[in-house]
Amino acid sequence: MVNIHVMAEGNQRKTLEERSQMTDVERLRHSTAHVLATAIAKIWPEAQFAAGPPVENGFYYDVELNHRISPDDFEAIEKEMTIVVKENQKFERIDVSRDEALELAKSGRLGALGERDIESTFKIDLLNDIPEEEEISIYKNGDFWDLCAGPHVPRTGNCKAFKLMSVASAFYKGDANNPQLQRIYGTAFKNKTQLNEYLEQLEEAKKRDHRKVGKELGLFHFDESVGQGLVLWKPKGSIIRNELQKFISNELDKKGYSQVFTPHIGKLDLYRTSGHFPYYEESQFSPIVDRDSMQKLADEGCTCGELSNKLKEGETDGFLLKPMNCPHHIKIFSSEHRSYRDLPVRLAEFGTVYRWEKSGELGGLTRVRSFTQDDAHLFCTDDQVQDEIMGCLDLVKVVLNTLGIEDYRVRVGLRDADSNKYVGDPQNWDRAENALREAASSLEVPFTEESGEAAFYGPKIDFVVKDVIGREWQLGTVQVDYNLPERFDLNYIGPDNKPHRPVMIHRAPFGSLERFVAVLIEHFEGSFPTWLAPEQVRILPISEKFTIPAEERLNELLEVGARASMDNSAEKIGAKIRLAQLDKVPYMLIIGANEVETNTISVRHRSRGDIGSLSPEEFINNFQDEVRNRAL
RNA sequence: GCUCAUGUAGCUCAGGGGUAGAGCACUUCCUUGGUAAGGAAGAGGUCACGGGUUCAAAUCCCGUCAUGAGCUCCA
Repeated sequence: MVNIHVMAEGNQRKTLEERSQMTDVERLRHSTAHVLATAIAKIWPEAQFAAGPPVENGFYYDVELNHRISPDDFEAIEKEMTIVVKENQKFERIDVSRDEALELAKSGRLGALGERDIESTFKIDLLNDIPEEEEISIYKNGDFWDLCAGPHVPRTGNCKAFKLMSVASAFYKGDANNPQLQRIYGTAFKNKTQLNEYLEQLEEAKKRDHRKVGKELGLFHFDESVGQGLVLWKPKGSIIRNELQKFISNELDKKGYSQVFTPHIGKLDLYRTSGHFPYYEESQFSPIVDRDSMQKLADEGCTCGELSNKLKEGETDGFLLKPMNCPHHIKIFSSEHRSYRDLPVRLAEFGTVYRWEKSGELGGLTRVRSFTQDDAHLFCTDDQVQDEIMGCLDLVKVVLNTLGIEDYRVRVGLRDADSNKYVGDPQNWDRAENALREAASSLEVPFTEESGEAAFYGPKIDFVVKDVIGREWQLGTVQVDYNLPERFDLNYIGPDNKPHRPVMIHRAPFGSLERFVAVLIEHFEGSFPTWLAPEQVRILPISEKFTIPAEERLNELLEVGARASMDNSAEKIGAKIRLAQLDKVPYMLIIGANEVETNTISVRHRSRGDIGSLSPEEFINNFQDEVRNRAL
């Protein structure tokens, strides 16, 4: 099961059947892509077009062109598009033979307004990709002819509500070895009203962007001089992170996990054994070579290339910033003689790992170079795999339910039957895949099974959510691993008094705290539930006359562990409320003459507004209940 | 890493070859109030960094770094 979005963005050919299933709006968007191409061909007749499919919220067309299209060009392009729409050209389908199509492409006629003295290079290539048995068709609108299987709307006049969104680069057919094309993204709707609604939605979504909210609320900071993708958690963000850790840690204690601590680095040999080095060298920080070895190499006049080889071949030793926690945990497991009676062993750690992500991939808290996984490794027998997976999913469920996250999808990554790249006994794979499938169905959440999506070492379940701009991010994951126990020669003594190989399960219900916090910020729009809110209560004295009674209330709150503060500024109450609202503080307590006289506090909630007056004891009781229950 | 865009005060942004701008935030003073902005004054910048062109560069050019969108990648 692969969804349409993935199909459209991937570069696999759509089958005719899939094309016939195109929704009305997809058809419209695909047609608008042709209108875009027509406009570009008018302005730059030499443009070479590749593919122009509909995508989730619009369409794009890939074009090769010496002129660098920038957003400044959009106005002119849109103007030409409007003309094409106004001319209300008919989209006309013409079936042609392969030879006819090829001839047209060779005379530059495809993706163009007329014959040219250049070939339609990409169209020729695309033509060659069309299977023998498939019909070949040309679509014409006005003088613009294009190789296209369709379908299209009847006339260009149907494409009246569109907007060009952005320009980016894309490799032809998604292959980095192919030429880089300019990809122009646009969106289109049935009418202007729907288009405007969509654009407004986009604006609304941007307000929730965790990077924006995180800055406004002072949760985290990235500093140029610290480095790309390296998060500085500010005090308020650290509170959220700590609360999440306390929460999960508490759950781990209930579920029979043992929490451990391990260092952030390990010897290269460790990662040679695990296979991370040099197999995943590209995505790791370079090794740290110890001082003496470095000096010795320098004295020998060793070049960087030679050093790299020596490291790979194990002639020179060094340390690696850990890209994963598993090797360390494995060493804890293997540090003792294990009996089957000890299993499962569940080792958990909030483990910080380091990965050398390419600079262009980094962004906000969702993709960073140093992040902390709520990681654990379970060592169990084959018979225990099913139960352990269920236990892991229970934990993920508790986490997501507690935080009210419902908008996620579950992906079961299975092996590709035709491939032999997988390690481990096929029978065990079958069992593990069945166990994962069964576990996933027990979630009562839609899930997709995707073959070929397994890791080479075992099948997995991923929990995937979308961010405000519609990008998908993997959060929690549960993965079965047959590889590392083998590589590290792990064993336990079975009832038969013989050594047996344990199975490992990697799991992280949050994935990484960084990415998870990003998702939470966007989910709550910065208005965190009280138990997570960096500042839970703010006392607002009506005037400075009431500082002393207000301070008493503040101290009572601090006494019971509330994160509370007082706004004692010379502002009027309206201004103080406004500030507290902007800071998204859940509770505002107003103290003035009335409250002092009756020994009450007036409570205002950031979203429920004025709640009325309560006795201080009543408020504290309610507050503590809310925090204890992690109410949403 | 690649393509394009962006980088001006703590934040949001205007400006632009000839003395650096606004709003908010900040500091001080006045005001002491009742559920989303009371008033005044003040302070704050090597215009990301490094080169170049120029009598003169924040402005133009080149490079670097960082940010954003997309592509590729993602154990």
